[in-house]
Amino acid sequence: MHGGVAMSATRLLVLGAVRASGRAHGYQVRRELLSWGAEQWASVKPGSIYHALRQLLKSGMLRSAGVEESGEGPERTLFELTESGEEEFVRLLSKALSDASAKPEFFGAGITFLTCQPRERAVGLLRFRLAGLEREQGSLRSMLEDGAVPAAKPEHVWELFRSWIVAGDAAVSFTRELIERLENGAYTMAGEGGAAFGERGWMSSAQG
Amino acid sequence: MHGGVAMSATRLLVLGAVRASGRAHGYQVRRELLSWGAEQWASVKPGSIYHALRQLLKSGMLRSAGVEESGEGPERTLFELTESGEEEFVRLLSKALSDASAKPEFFGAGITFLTCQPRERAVGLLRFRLAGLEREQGSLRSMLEDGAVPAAKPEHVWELFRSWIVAGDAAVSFTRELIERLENGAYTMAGEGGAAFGERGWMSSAQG
DNA sequence: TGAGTGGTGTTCAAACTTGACTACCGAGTT
DNA sequence: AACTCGGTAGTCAAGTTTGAACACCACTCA
Repeated sequence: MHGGVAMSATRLLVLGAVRASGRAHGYQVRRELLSWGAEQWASVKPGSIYHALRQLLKSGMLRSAGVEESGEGPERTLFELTESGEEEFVRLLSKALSDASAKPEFFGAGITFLTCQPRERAVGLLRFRLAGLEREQGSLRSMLEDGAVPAAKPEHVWELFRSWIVAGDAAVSFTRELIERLENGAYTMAGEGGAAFGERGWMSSAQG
Repeated sequence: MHGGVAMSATRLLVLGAVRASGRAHGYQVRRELLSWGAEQWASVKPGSIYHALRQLLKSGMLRSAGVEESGEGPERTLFELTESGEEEFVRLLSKALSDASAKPEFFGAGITFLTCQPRERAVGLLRFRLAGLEREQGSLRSMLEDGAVPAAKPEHVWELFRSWIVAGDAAVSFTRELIERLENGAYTMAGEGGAAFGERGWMSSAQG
């Protein structure tokens, strides 16, 4: 129980960005997330990023690795993953991809790092998620049919249920299709020769 | 600018629950939200409810209206809406139903209080939302076609875009259909004779 | 009788998010 | 030369959420 139980999108994104860079300071992480579009779909604000970094440092997921060489402006502290940081990353990534009730941003973060793991594992996690989603959809549908909303006072709250069902169906088919694509060999996953996006040191090898 | 700019689902739900009750203490609000299923789809925890009450009190949206008569246990402070509370409720409700980029829980809270306003107004707000959703969908689609993700590093992040598009389509058709149902006279809205769910004093008239 | 269980009603600390703000630097421009 | 503008890098206070804990009561059930 030493620390990381929180499952927020920010945590995963920040951890993953540091991991992909190998070693990074706050602003680098921020730019990285920006370039992935993460500031739009999750809405990760600068403040949250710096907070997450301090937090991850404090709980031993990150260690500080000196300050940047070039220039002498404000302290640009560099961070890198520790071993428990790596474990936490794997834990969060698994949760994000497998938990049917995870929030969309968290799932989104999971997808971002989809290729940081072996293909088999990714498919397994997504299958788990699919099963969960289908279970949820089933129970929503049977509620609608039985007319058994918990203490169904307001008639029009059915609307809400209908909307969850529609959204859920979309999630199910999306997950199903993604699994299929992965099984047909889409994308370069971790350990498949090519440089998989987000892998450790990906920034250094694939980019400048 | 006096106070309420935050647009959280909790705020709207708590305000609406007090409004519907006419006068309520924390636990009543909590039970009310529970009975609407709000603790599931939004995930409103007790702590947040009490916090929201204190906050709304502090900023003048609620006033305290004595303590409950029966029993003498802990202080069961009663709250009721002030005029600016009423304004805030309308403001939040409008935002929740009209803003295309509102979070799902916030929209859900809006739907819960859908019938607290005249039919025309509800339809207008939802139409506005529909337009926003369609605009968003359009720009997402053109991004996919142009291949112009902001700085499209990771190939598989397209997956994410695909998933937003699918979810967005679902939201569009849901909103469209809801508007249609409303135009065909579904549900009893505020000011239409029958007791509309969630209206002021609804708890006292429609329930015990 | 006393041991647990479940509901009522609330508080609290710790974590997290948010938006605004600071401060510096270099490029252009008026 | 002074001025603005945008990018870099980060802090801060205020608000919000979360999970757990507290305290008290009524009930059962052995």
